[in-house]
Amino acid sequence: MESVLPPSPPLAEIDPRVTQLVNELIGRVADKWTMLILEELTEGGTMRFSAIGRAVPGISQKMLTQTLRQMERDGLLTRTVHPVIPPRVDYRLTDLGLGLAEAFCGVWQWAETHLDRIEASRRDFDQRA
Amino acid sequence: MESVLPPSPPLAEIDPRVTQLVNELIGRVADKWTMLILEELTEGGTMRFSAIGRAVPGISQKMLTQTLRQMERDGLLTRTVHPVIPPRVDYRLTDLGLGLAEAFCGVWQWAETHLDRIEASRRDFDQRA
DNA sequence: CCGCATCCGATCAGATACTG
DNA sequence: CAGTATCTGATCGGATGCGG
Repeated sequence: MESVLPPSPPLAEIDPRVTQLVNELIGRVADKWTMLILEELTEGGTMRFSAIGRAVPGISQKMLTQTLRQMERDGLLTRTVHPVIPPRVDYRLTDLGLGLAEAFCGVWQWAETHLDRIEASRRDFDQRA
Repeated sequence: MESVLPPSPPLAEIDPRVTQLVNELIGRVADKWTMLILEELTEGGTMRFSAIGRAVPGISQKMLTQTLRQMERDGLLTRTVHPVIPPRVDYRLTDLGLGLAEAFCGVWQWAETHLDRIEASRRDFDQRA
């Protein structure tokens, strides 16, 4: 199997700096919290800060804020502050964010599908060791 | 757009522990080095330890060993030790590993495609701040 | 050649306390 | 409600040195 990865010019011809950037990008975008938030917002449409916090299992307020900021910075979502008291801030995925969610769909399904097999493999490995 | 993510039962019905596991799995599998190694082995077929090290830009020997071990533990690749002197160890993706690479293909392409847009978004954001 | 063990600085992430 | 600021333990990751 050859061209499973990208349109795939031979690897040697890919500019290492692009690889670097793509990789860094994926590294952050594939981040634990980013993925969960992405998932919630895909389902939920527009959501408030606290709603996302409640929807994402064990996230701390700090990580929620931080991750949302990064996603906003990357253009994955919009942040709308309503000047009311008490404050209300809405988050909503952009087209870019929705596209990313879609791209991740394959990985998510893969993980879900092969989870058992992987856990089995781990038990096996740990036993032999 | 509703069911971009999985076969998608309403989120409330997903077992949180499965979410947890899938997430953890993705977190590690989407790891910087794991992805690069996955890519190299997809292209290269069977490769020696040192060959992978050379192919992956800035990886340290420690991280290479560590990442390869984790991938082996997860059943993503096989590790074959040839009892010769000097030692020779071959690594090769399993079907599981190849499947993962394929699943990541979409994300990779997405990242490559939208890299410019994201960088622009970041410059924008940083300027306003 | 392949890999393990150790040390150490850097970064991450939770808990807590405080503000408009 | 939606943050910011600070402290602290945990983890990551590179560098170095040694061993089969």
